[in-house]
Amino acid sequence: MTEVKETAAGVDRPLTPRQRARTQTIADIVRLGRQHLATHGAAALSLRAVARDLGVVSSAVYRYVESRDELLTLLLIDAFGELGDEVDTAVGQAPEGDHRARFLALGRAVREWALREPASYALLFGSPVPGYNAPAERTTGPGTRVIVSLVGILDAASRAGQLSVPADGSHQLPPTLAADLAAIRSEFGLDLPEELVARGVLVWSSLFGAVSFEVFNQYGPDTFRVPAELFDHHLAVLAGIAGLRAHASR
Amino acid sequence: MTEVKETAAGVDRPLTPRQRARTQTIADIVRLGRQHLATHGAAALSLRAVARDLGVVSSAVYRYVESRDELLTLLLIDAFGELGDEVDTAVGQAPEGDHRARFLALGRAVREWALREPASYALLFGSPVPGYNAPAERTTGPGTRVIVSLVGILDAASRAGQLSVPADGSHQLPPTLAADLAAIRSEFGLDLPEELVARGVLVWSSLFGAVSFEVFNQYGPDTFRVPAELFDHHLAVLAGIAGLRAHASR
DNA sequence: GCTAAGTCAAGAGCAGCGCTCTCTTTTGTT
DNA sequence: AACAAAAGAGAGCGCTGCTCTTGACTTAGC
Repeated sequence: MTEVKETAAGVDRPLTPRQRARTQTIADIVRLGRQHLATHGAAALSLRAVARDLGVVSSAVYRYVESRDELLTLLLIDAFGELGDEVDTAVGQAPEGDHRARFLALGRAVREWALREPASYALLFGSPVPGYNAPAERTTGPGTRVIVSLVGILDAASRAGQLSVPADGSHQLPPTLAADLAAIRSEFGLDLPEELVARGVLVWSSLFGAVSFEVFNQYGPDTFRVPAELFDHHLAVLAGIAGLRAHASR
Repeated sequence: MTEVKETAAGVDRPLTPRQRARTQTIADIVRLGRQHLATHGAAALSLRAVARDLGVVSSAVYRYVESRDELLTLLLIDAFGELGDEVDTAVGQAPEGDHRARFLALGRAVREWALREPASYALLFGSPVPGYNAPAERTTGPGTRVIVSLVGILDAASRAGQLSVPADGSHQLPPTLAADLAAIRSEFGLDLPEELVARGVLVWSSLFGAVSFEVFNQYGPDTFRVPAELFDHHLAVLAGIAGLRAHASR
């Protein structure tokens, strides 16, 4: 392995020890950053504190991380990735044909991750950190995994003929909105009718609304003794909104 | 009016000039705080900056406001009050018997206020400010006005016999949740059946989920060209969820 | 009218922050 | 062994929230 560096101008020589050490240090910084995020919140995230925990003087971390904002970006990507992984795993464990179960698994996975990592959740879905603008080219990819997964579930259900546009629901779509929804349909090659794409977006935002209320403590402290029950009820109703009927024949 | 101070040991002598000046200064501090909140965000709210704008040395503001957290509390109460007022006004302008219109007015009022005052909205419904705990005894009152208004609308509709529990929706409620919902029913003397109280809570959190997604820019920048259309569509679906049928005879 | 109590602004100071610059040490490579 | 690149150390700038002391001023009671 050591000799391979002879591939002189080769495209991918396998990392010098320096590069290895550097990568490891950055990973340590992100790990410590996550700890601080969890214990003190995003606004209190301090490069100096991370440096202390790293056993290094404050200015040294600037060799690895350009700025506090850069660290926030790394944490953002890290968190999006973790959420996406957990959602994918949960959805993958549900039976392939049971689209309603897959939707419920997605929702529960989001909630459980959010409750386990409230600081990371707040970073992703709470108030934007003032003065910080996430670089879209690095964050939109990881940031869209949940909605892509959700739309994928609905589309699969639609193709399987198991999605019914609710009876009450044939609201007339205004033209601009219809065009925007049509653009989404074609961009993702969806089978879903536009009305159900719109409902998918509603379900998406409602899901995160419910999670946010719970994570951010908008319900009183003692109003709901078993919040998971309330959340499951919400999920069941939302599944209906999206057109996923309660355990159909299959 | 000026002589009235003669009511010596009376319960409410009409404010000494000192008290008047003090009240005015506190109001000024809140006003400047709101400006800073709007321009720089909650985390960057700085008493020193407020002091500068007030034309006073930094330590002087501590005579009026106990701490930065105290100022946050004042801003919180101020914002809750403003949101509550706007919602009440909007709901009040809709025809008394048209419960669906009242609901739509409530939702639009929330959205419009949130888009107009994104920083205040973030303070109320975004990530909790780390290290800050809102004093419940001062904030729960103003903080519950929207949900109280929403539940009031649904209850009025229910009493008028215009609320129908949706056909698809008779989900069995687990016992603890049912008990919690029953407690809410009796606390507010509601006519609403428990299933519809639960749906009211869902609609509540969904409403704020939709507003948060828009205010916090979770949709891409160009996904929906007329967000109001999407929001109105969401509101229409949510009205259905809550049991408010589309413009029934009334 | 004068004195005592209460009120308030100012300034210095502490510890923490992000970030930059310069200088020294370490480390991998030749 | 010699050298250049990388990394750490330290000082320093301007900012933050907050505390404490000092001095000026306003109000209230005798």
